[in-house]
Amino acid sequence: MSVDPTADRPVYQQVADILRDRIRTGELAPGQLLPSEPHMVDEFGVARSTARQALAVLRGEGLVVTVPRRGTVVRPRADAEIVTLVPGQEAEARMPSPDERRRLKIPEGVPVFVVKRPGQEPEVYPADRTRLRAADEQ
Amino acid sequence: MSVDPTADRPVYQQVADILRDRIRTGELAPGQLLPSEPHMVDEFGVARSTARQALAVLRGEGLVVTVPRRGTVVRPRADAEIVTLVPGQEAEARMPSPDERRRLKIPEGVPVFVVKRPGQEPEVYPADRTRLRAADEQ
DNA sequence: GCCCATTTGTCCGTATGTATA
DNA sequence: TTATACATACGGACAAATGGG
Repeated sequence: MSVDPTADRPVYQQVADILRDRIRTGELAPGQLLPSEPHMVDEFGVARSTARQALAVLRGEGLVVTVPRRGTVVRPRADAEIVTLVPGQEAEARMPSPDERRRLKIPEGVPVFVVKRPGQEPEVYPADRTRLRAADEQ
Repeated sequence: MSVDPTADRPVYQQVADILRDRIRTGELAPGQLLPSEPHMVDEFGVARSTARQALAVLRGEGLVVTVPRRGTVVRPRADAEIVTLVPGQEAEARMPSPDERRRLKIPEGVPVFVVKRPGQEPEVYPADRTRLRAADEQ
């Protein structure tokens, strides 16, 4: 459960692995605060920059959200609204632009759906609050 | 076209903005190498760690891919295979786990589609090579 | 095959700013 | 006011692998 600086795997990845595992097992539940950066410095014996690097990995995976001066919490699951895809319509997924992230309040590590409807502007939906569903047959 | 350390916007974001713009305008085309980190140190007058932070932003957006000892290139667009969603089926999008990234060779900043088919394991598709399409009516 | 310059990866330390409790 | 915690930015150092000559 600790970190080995001589191991092949980078230390920041080892730290990320440990935290990811605590999330996966539920030891760290959604909404719960992860250890603070200074605490991780003590607990794992790494530099603060290394601890931050580990958190950046988890943010990129969409597992956690960091709030300045508060801490880093396990990302809570939002209720997903269902967007219906009518026959023939297509959707893609990608990371949002900085502008989209601001407008739609999308945290790091959360993609968007882009739904293309003929003759209209594509519609963008945050994937943490949206599921796609193909329309039922009549 | 340059960086202002006294501005409100963080320097690494300013650098990311400049590079993002060069990509958007086509000045940096898909497949093309971005300036190396040491080059950015010279060009923008920032520390290497700051240049790296800017590149990390762009990787997180899925705009660029960094290859160790090669450099960072504008992510080339892959041909997208179409996955059909039959009526009633649902799909979500999220960032891949480290394991999925290895298995499916997914670069940073690229999400996956997860298609839920009743009575089967969910199927995972890299979103840079996949589009979803609702099945046509008969 | 060998050397060397280039380039990214990792890890550390320090410092300052700023908002919160 | 003080302590806490994250954000930003700088700097240095070494490792490792690639590619050119």
